[in-house]
Amino acid sequence: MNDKSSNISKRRRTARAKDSADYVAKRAEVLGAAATLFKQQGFHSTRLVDVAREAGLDRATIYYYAGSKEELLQDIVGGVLDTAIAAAQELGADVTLTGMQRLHQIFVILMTSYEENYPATFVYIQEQMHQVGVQETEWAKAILKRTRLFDRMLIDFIKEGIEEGDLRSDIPPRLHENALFGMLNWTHRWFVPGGGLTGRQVAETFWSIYTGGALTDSGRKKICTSDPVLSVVNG
Amino acid sequence: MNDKSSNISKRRRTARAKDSADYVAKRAEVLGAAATLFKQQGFHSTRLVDVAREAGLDRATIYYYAGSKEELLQDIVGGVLDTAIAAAQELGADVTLTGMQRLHQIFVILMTSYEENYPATFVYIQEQMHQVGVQETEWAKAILKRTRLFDRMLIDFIKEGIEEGDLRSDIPPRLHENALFGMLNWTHRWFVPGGGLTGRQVAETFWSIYTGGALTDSGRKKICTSDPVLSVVNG
DNA sequence: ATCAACGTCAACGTCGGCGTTGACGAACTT
DNA sequence: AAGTTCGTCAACGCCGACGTTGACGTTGAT
Repeated sequence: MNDKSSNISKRRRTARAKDSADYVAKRAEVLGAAATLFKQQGFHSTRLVDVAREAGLDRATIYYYAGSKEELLQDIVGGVLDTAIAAAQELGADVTLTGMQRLHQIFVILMTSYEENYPATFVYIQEQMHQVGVQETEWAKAILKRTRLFDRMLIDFIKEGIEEGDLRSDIPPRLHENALFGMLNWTHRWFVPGGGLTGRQVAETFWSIYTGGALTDSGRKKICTSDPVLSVVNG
Repeated sequence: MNDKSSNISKRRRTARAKDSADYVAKRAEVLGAAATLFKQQGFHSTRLVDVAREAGLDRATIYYYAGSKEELLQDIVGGVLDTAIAAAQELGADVTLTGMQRLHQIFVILMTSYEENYPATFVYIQEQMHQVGVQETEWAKAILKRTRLFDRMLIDFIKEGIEEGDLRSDIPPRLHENALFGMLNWTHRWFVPGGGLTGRQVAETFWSIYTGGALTDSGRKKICTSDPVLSVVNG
């Protein structure tokens, strides 16, 4: 007997190093169970014993697949930003596109990615990973940095839309962004894949509201609110 | 000496019964400190020792003003729904109003109340009080019930707007509501009273986007997305 | 001067949840 | 058949946060 072998973290490391299909699959199952509960009850309210029950395992077995509760969270929300940023960068690099086209594309891409990665992305949104003060870890800082980067890219698209004369200039870019993000990110409270609506449908519907408004033609004649809004309220 | 007098919960009860101005004021201060931290870090992540420090007291002193951490939360978010529901009922009772007028009113009322009750209402939004599974307490059930009631009233206003021909009928009422609520409730992530924009300004801006869209006139000519959206995506 | 009430706080009991240990059967190896 | 690896789990230590205790100055009433 080697003196210090049966240590769970070592067992986990070796298992992870072998990278067998079985192990990876079961690990994904555990992550899935955790993601489901994190989304349902929030990260802090979720007990590891619940995750274990959801996955059909003992709580201790969780540690064979993940080193800590934090690690579960990080692995769940780890990649969600990268795809979004990559997509935005690609759109930004395509010089043939207008700001509005870029904005529309990124909007649809985000919503469909929310759907595909369900519920991982919604956990990311719910847990407010971008908030300072959650933790001062390197990982948290990296997330925050990438979030800011994505924010800046979106704002740039919006500014393009304004400069190109398509988007109303009486609304500050930040409010454009918050309106857009609001409709989109609020989906984490109600959207469920397979619930009658696809992510694509939701995205296109919200985009059409954002661009053209929710009024009918006759409604638009009755209710006219296209004046510069902020100055109206100010004056 | 009476055998069981110096009991903190009794002291609290008698103090609360007396209802002195001092006590009420200090209690409000404690609630305010808690609300600030609950909004910043979330309910579960906030330690009572932090609340105490924020209020400039010892942790034990908190219990002279509130019986538990839960009580703090409940008292913070307790009344936020009632005012909203009362406003909606008042609007619903006024037979001279159209659906759109009701919707506009409630939208502005909600946003300004978010501002006035800051940060209490944002704590309510953030902590997802409406979610089942948070707790099975009577209080939680009551909150859930009132949330549903408010939801139904909003949906009714939207249906009126559709039936009166003002709102687009190609978008299901639920999506109208989610778009509206999305823009509005997402403010809990970025809106800070005194940060350059009033709640009223935000509400009117978002309302104008919701009704008229974010496009300029020239943008509207270039980008036409007012067709029935869902069927387009489906077909 | 005395006493009660008030606001406060150091110190304690308690408990729930995290992460680890060490061992047990099953399956696969040699 | 003996050994090894794999997945699993009963049991433990530990810590941090909640809620309570009991007592201390201070203030105001008698």
